[in-house]
Amino acid sequence: MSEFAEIEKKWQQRWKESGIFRVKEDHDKKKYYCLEMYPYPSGKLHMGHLRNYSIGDSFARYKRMNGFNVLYPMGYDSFGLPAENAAIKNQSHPEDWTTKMIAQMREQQEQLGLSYDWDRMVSSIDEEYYRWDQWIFLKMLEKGLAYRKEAPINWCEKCHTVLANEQVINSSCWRCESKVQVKNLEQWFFKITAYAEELLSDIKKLEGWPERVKLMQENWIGRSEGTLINFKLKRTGEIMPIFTTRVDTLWGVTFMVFAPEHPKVMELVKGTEYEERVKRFIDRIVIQDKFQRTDDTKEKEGMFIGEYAINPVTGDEVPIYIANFVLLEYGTGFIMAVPAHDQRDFEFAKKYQVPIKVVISPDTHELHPARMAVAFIEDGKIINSDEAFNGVPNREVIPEIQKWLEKKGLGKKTVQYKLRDWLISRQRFWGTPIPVIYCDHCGIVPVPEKELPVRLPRKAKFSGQGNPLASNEEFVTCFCPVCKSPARRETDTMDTFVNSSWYFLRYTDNKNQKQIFDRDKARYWMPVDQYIGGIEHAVLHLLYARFYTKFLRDMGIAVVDEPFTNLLCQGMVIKDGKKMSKSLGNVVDPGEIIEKYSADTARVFMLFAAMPEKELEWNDKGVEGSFRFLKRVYHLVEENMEGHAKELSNKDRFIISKMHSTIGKVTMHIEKMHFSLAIGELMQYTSAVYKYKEGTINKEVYDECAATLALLISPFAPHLAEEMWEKLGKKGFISIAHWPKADLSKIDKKAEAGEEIVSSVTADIIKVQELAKIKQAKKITLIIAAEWKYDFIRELKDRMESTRDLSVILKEIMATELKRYGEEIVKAVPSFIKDPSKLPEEVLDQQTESNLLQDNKETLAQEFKAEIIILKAEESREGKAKNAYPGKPAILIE
RNA sequence: GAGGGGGUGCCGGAGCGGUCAAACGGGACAGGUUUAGGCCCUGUUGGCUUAGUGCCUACGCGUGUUCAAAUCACGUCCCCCUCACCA
Repeated sequence: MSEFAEIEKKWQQRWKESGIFRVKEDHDKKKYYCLEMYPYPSGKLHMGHLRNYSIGDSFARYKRMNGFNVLYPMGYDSFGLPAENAAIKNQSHPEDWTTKMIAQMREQQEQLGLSYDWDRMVSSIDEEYYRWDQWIFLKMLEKGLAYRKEAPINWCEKCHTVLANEQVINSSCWRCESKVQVKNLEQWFFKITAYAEELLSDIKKLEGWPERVKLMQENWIGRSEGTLINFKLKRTGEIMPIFTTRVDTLWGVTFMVFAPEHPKVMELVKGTEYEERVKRFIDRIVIQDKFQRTDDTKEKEGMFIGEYAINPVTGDEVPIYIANFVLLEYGTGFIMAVPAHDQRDFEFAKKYQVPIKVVISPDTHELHPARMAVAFIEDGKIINSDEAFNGVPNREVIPEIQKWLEKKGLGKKTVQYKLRDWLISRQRFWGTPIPVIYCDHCGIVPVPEKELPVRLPRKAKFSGQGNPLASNEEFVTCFCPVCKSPARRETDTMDTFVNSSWYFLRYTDNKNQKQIFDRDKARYWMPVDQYIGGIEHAVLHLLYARFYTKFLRDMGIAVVDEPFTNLLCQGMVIKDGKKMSKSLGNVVDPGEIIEKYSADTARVFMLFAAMPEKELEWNDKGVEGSFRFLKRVYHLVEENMEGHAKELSNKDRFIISKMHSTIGKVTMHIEKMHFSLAIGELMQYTSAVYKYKEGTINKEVYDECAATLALLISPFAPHLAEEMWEKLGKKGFISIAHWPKADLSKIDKKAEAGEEIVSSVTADIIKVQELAKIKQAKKITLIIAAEWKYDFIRELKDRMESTRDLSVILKEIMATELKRYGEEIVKAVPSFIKDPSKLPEEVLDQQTESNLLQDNKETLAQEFKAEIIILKAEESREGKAKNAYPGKPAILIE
C-alpha cells in the first residue's frame, strides 16, 4: 500500500461529509452538465470504466473550478440478463444480486474519488424510475408509436424459453446445446421510423460529435430515394410493389426475387410441385441468415418457385425466384432483378441461366449480354426502353420516369430507410413490465396512469424455463380497467435500452414522484454538455436517446431537440495489442492498481497514456512512471522551505513566467480534452520547480508555484491536490477553489527581463538561465531574409497600409519574436492564407521590398544595435542563417 | 465491397509548414547515493565532428508544391475500426 492510501481515504471522507459536490439549479451561474454513460452494475469495475470516469471526473472538476454549476451524476443500468442468470444459479431474486452489485460498484467508484452528486443517483430497477418508462410507453401507445407486430425470436424447445442473441452459440442454446429454432411471436415495437427523417437531418446539428459516430448513424438510418413500382403476379393478378433506386433499368428486368422468409412465398408454392423444395431451401437459408452470416453466404443461392410476375411497363412475364441475397427487412422484401446493370443480379443470372437484357449503353462501345463478364453499373444512355426515354442519359431520366409512372398509376416516388422499428419486447423477467392488459372483450387495454407502476413481483421462480413472469399467476391475473372482467397482463418486459434512453433527463430531477421530471429543472440543465462513453453505443443507445428526446419534446415534456451537445467516444483499453478480456487472460484489475499505487495514480496514468479517443495500451511500467511523478509533485510541499530575498531575482521571474505559461497551456489542453498533453506540461513544470528549489528561493514565489501546481493537477489527482492544498495552509477544498488564470504580462516580463536576450532560435526556456553569458555578447547579428513572399507579403501589405516605414514593421515583428521567447502560445507569424496561389501576382513587387529593406538597413542597425545582414531566401537555408526566413529574422549572439 | 482512422526514434506516444534530431513517459547505458540491491538523483541514448559549434542521414515508400515539408498535394504499400449481399 502506498503512502497515498490514507490521504485518499481521508479526502473521500471529507468530500462526503461536506457535500461539496451536491448541486442544485442556480440561475446566477452557468450550468455545465457532464455525463458518463451509466454502467451495467456487474459488480466489478474494469479498465474501460476507470478510463471513462477518469476523463469525465477530470473534466467535471475542471469546469467546476472554472465557476460552472456542474451537474455530474451517476446511476445504474440495472435491469438485464446477468441478474436473471444469477437468480437461476443461486435460486434467489434478481433484485438481491443486483442490489449487491450496485453497492460493490459504487464502493469502487467512491474509491476513485469521483466527484458525483450521489444524491442524484438513478437506478433503472427502482420502481420510481421504471414507472416513468411505463408512463412513456403509454404515451407512445396513445400517439400510435407503440404497436404490436409479429417478429422472430430464438426459441429453445428444451428449455422452453426465448434466447437472446448472445445466448445462442453456434445456433445452439447456450445451456442445453439443443438446436435453436426461429419462431414468430407478436411483440411490441416503437415506431422510431416515424422520426427517421428528423433523426437523420438533425445529425448536422451535432457539431460536437465525432464524425465517425455521425456517419455510423447516417448509415444506420440509411435513407435512400427511389421508386415503388407495382408488379403483378401472373397467376393471381395480385399487385406486389417493389422498391428500386434504379427505376431507369425497369425495362431490363428479366426476373424477380423474393426474400426467402417472405410470407408470400409459401402461399404461392402451396400445393405445387415446388412446395417441398422451397420449404427445405427456406429452412436452410433462414438459419444461415441468423447464425452463419459470416460464412460463405457470398455465394448467390436461389431457386425458381414456379411463378411469374408481369412487368407493368413492358408486359413481359418474368420468372420469380427466392434467393439468399434478398432481405425481408429492407424495402418490400421483393425485388426486380436487372442482371445487365446490377452485379448481384448478374451473378445470379449467370448461375441460373436467366436471360440478360441491356438497357443502358456506355458511350464508347456496345454491350453484348453473352460477352459481359460483369454487370455494367456505370452511367450511360437509355436503350431498349420506352421511346420517350431512349437516348437520354440514365441519371437524368429517373425523375421523368417517376412522373410518368405516377401518371399511369404504376408506381410512385418514395423514400426508403434502412432503419427499422425498435423491437422492445423481451420475454424475460428482469426488465420493465409493459403496462398493458389483454381483455377478451376490450382487446389491448393500457394500464391507467394512476395504477403505475406495474411492479415486478417479489415472489418468482427462476428455473431457467420460460419467463418467470408468464408463469406467475398472481402477476398475470388482473381485471380489465375498462369492463372489469377478468383479464391477463402482458408478460413481456422492455428492452433495457428503453431505460437508458432518458435517464439523463431523470438526473435533473431524480426524486420527483409526481412527474417524470420538473420541466424547469430539465430546462435549466439540459442538454448534456459533455457525454462520454464507449464507441459501442454509437448507434443503438445514442440513436434511441435522440429519438426519446424528440418524442418527449413533441409531448411538450422535454425541452431540447438534441440531448447531447458534445460527445466523446473513448478508445478501448488494450494489453499486448489485444482487447482486455477474460478469455485472453490479459485483464488488469483497476482495484489492484489502486491498492498498489493509488487512485490518483490510476487516474493520471489513464489520462496520460493516450488521447481519450485513442486506444490505450496498458503498460505496467507506465503506471510506475505516473506514480513516481505524483510522488515528486507531493514531495514539493512536504519539506518546509526556507526562503529569502524580497526582490525578485531573474530566477524568480523565470519560474513565475514558467508558471503562467504552464497555466495557459494546461488550460488550453484541458479545454480540448488533451489530458495527456496537460499532464505532460505539468511534468515539465514540476521539474522546473525542482530546479528552482535548489539554492536560494523566494518563499512566497515557491509557495505560489506549489499552490498552482496543486490547482492544476487537482482535476487529475484530486486527493493529492487536496492534501497539498492543506499542507500549504490554504483554506477550504481545492476541489471548489478557483482555477488559476495565466497572467500574460508576467510571461512578457520574463522576456523583457533580459532586454539583452534577444532570442537565439534554439533557445528554450531553461537556457534563459544562461543569460549571463549573453549579456557579455560582443556582437549581435540580425539576419533577415529579403525575399518576402506569399503569406508574409500579405502580412506586410496589411501593415504597410498603416505605415510605410519598414523599420516600424520589423520592430513589430521583433516584438512578436520576443514574446515568443517568453513562451507565448501564439505563433509569431500567423499564416494568413493556406493557398499561395490565391495571391494576386501584383500584391507587392518583391524587388521593391528588397530595396526598401536595403534602404532601411542603417536605421535598423541603429534600432537594434546590431549588425544587419540581408540574405536572399535561398541563402537562408545555409549555415548560420538557417533560421532566418521570410517573416522571421534570426538573431545571432557572439 | 463501402465508409472512417492510422503508419514518427529501442517501445508507447505528442507534434501536423520554419525555435524539429522531434515533447512527455517507459526501457537501455553511464555516474551519484548504498555493504549490495531496490527506491531516489544526475547525465547519455541516429551517425560524424567542435572549445562553443557544425554537418550528414532520418517521421511507411515514391513524386510534387515551397526559399523551407514529419507537417500540404498526388500516387503507392501496409495496419486498424465500423457497416456490410440495402435492390
